Amino acid sequence: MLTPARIAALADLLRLMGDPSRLAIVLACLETERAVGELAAELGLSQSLTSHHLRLLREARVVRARRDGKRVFYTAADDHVRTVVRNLVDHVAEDAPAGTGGRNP
Amino acid sequence: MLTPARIAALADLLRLMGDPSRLAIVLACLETERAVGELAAELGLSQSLTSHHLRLLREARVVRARRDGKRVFYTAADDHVRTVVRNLVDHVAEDAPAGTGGRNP
DNA sequence: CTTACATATGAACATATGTTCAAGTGTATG
DNA sequence: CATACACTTGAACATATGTTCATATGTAAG
Repeated sequence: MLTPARIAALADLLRLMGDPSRLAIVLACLETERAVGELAAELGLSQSLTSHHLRLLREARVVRARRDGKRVFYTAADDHVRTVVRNLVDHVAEDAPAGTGGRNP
Repeated sequence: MLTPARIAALADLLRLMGDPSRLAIVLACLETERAVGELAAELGLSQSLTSHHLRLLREARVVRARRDGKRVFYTAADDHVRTVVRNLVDHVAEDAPAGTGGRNP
């Protein structure tokens, strides 16, 4: 079994990635390093918003920052994060959307 | 790559499990069937709240309901859900909490 | 030192979300 | 039929969360 604290921690992580913009950011940073402006442009988000999201992801150690000149590059924090996210994507991209909708008798 | 719709769907799922109460419910229903009252008692939630959460989980097809007499039993909807959640738990329960806290230079 | 670029930060705001309370539906049993 | 039990549902509310706008910080170049 999982201690309540662990459950809370896991929930925090899931909620963090439970935002479309943030999840898109994480996915974009999974394999390659990405500059903030690059991310913003590619995902159609304001630079400010992108930075805000990156801060949250950084604080949760989902993502890691590296400065090069004026720009700051972000990537998945470690292989652990990469593995978890890949697993998630693989398994959920397979079948039914499992998103919202559908009701049981 | 992942289409924006897929990303949104995955985000929905993650946000859904990003609540401690809800995540606890899912975990409790992973292996065994659980009645609503049982869940509420075990997790220290009101029956109403438990039911509300179960409705959301049910609508997202994370969980499946079966009625037996007065009681209604819930379980993980399918092996797919079970696999994803187990993977999640295994990988995140391992090392650092990765929850909230920590700041980068 | 000033200008320009890249990112970060804070306040403000609208909306979404979790929770509770009260009342409704369904089911067995006297 | 009435009572009790198990669960569901809807309204109401407080709080959290995503987003924007304006402003600050850091960095390179003229």
